[in-house]
Amino acid sequence: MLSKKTKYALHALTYLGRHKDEKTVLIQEIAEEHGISHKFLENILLELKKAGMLGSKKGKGGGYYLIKEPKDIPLSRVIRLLDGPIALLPCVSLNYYEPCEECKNEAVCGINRVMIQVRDETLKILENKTLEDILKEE
Amino acid sequence: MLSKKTKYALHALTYLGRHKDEKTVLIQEIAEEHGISHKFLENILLELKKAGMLGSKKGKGGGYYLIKEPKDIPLSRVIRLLDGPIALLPCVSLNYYEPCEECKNEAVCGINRVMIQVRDETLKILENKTLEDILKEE
DNA sequence: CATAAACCCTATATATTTTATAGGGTTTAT
DNA sequence: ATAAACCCTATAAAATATATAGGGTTTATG
Repeated sequence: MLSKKTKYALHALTYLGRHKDEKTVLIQEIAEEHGISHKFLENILLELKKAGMLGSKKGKGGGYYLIKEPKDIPLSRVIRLLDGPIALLPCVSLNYYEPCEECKNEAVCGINRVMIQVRDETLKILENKTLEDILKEE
Repeated sequence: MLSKKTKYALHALTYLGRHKDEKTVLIQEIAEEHGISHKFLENILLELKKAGMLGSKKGKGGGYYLIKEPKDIPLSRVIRLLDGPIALLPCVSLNYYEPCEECKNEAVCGINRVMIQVRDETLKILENKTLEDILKEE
């Protein structure tokens, strides 16, 4: 399951997507809309900004805005950023690889092999679904 | 990512699959093979047994054994049993449904819609990969 | 140029979940 | 009778996720 961080990020991104015509949107506005703690959401928006998905404007009248087209923000990107690996095991993660402690020999591990297949097929799904798909469904 | 419980369960199941010709296999044997705590693994095997995937024989000379054909044990089953929902959000889970707290109206939520699609496609993968696939890759 | 609004940053506290341990109970081959 | 092995429940420890706190910096505006 996705963490609340990722869920909140998706809500924030879709909110910003719906308000693309406005120059900026306040953290507070998004937080109130979804009953999220202002400060918690702030941390999340900062991460999204550092990752290049959002822009922001400081000072009075400032706020956040989408810096990319919704079609260019795949779910895989958001999930990886806030939740970490999409793979089901560390030993098959492309972005967060680690060997599995209990595995004697990864080179001959059937679980490893199958999980690589699962990972590849899962990635196809999550790379193809984008923020635009969410907005279109509303 | 899968929990250690699920990982250990997969290791235990494949171990039992590889030793199908023997009548029973000891917990201790599987635990040592993968460096898993005996007692922790015991809890997992019990869950698998209650779920009808394993059989056991009590008393001296007893142990565990596979009660189903490896091809009839899909990954989805093992994951759901030990890790819970496969869906990315509670509001789209088939087996563990709960409404999302921060969602005002599920009926018009684009995130919900897209996550249903993701769930269905993910399920196709995990229902089709079975213990047999893991054993074949070894 | 003072001020208030708003983002920026880091550290810490709380809650929840996962992982592991403990200790005995029950069954059964020998 | 006995020892080996599964069965069951409760609790402890560790890790992670969630939330809070407190101040710093930037900037539109009057």
